Amino acid sequence: MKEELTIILVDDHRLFREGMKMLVGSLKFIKTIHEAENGKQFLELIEKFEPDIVFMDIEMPGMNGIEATKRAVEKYPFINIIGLSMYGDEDYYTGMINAGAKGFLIKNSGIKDVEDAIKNVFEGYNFFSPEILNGLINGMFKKNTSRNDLTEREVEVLYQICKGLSNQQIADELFISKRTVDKHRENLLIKTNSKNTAGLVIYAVRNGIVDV
Amino acid sequence: MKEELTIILVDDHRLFREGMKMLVGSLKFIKTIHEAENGKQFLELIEKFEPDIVFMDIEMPGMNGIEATKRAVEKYPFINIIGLSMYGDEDYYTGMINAGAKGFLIKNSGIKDVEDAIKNVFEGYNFFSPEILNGLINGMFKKNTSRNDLTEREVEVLYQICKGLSNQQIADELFISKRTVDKHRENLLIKTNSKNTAGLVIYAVRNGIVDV
DNA sequence: TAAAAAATAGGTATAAAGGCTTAGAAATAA
DNA sequence: TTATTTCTAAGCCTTTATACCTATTTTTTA
Repeated sequence: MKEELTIILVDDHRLFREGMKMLVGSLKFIKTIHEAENGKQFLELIEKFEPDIVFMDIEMPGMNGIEATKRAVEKYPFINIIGLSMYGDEDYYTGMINAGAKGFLIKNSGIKDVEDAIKNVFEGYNFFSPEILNGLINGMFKKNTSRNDLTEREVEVLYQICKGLSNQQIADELFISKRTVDKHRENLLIKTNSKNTAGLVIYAVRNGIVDV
Repeated sequence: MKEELTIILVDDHRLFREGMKMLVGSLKFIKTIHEAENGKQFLELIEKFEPDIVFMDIEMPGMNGIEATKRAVEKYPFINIIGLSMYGDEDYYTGMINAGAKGFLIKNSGIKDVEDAIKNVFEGYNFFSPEILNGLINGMFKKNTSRNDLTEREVEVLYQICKGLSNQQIADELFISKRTVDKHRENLLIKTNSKNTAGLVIYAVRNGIVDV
């Protein structure tokens, strides 16, 4: 490993970013590390910095990591994205892998795993935290039913719902009609197979649309 | 600031701990940083290392940060604990302050805030992320009713709410009148300081009343 | 460019939740 | 035993959510 790699780190928590930046920066083969605090910001940085490796958190307000990965891979098929998540939850990393991520680390990993992940992924292999490999193999035998994902706007609305806002308040927040929010909410209930607000919030928590 | 401080960092995510360790370690007046990955482990380290400052995450499996802080302060009244959390959520930091924490940082903070927090708290002052000060002041003018924890029945009702049941369905489930469930729900909103169902569910998730 | 999907928004309902008040019975604590 | 808390329940009223319609504009995809 003689290369000097450029990294982009996407996470909404500055303290985590700064810590991770120092941690990754301590590896000898890293040249520069750029930061983005959400999916949208990240997408704007790709062209500018041409990263060798991207670390992508999943739970982020606005555009989450899965969505951001999908869009990035679509435009830059050879981009090397490594997912990051608090949980070993199955939906999380299968979502990231389907979106085109080359690796996945749980945030309980150590610097050694980070180093291995970078090296492997940069050399064209995959890398997954040992803790989640089991779940991956199990997942292969389960349903392949592509669970409807939510649209960008729906995720946005759901996020506001979790904050405890009413439809009218959400409408004001997003500068759209209350009736549009009503409609999004209706579609959310259908897509998430929920009966009411409680179900929506649980779904949001499970799918990393809100942090808890 | 000439002192050489000893820090204990309590967080269940190794990657965050390692990053934070490097970040805090980069400050000149820090001597050593010890780590604990949960409340229980932390309590065992206090006597051994006599920390000048403790950074304490709130969300942790097993014993959470609030409980760990309570116990630590009970035994070592002069211990300097700074809470850490993903959210600017009011319940969180009021919980930590009531438990005896001297400061609170949201994880969206930068190294400068961390430095300020350490200095202030070590010198006997309090330190709170600017983002949460507002909430704190508002909270002072609100009810001072030391928010009771929920009764057994209330927890039961809340659990059913999270399952997506309506008040009528919950009433049938628990063999009581719908109006009684209405009342419990009303009390739940007040006690958890929520505005609606979404807030109740988030509260339930945060307090381990439902698994997610 | 045509087709599909997503975002927008209104009509018209009913169901459910939320807010404020009172109050008795049962369990628990001082 | 008395006092307090909890559980129970209801009235009354307002707001919000849910359900099922239709439908236009914009964006994305094939």
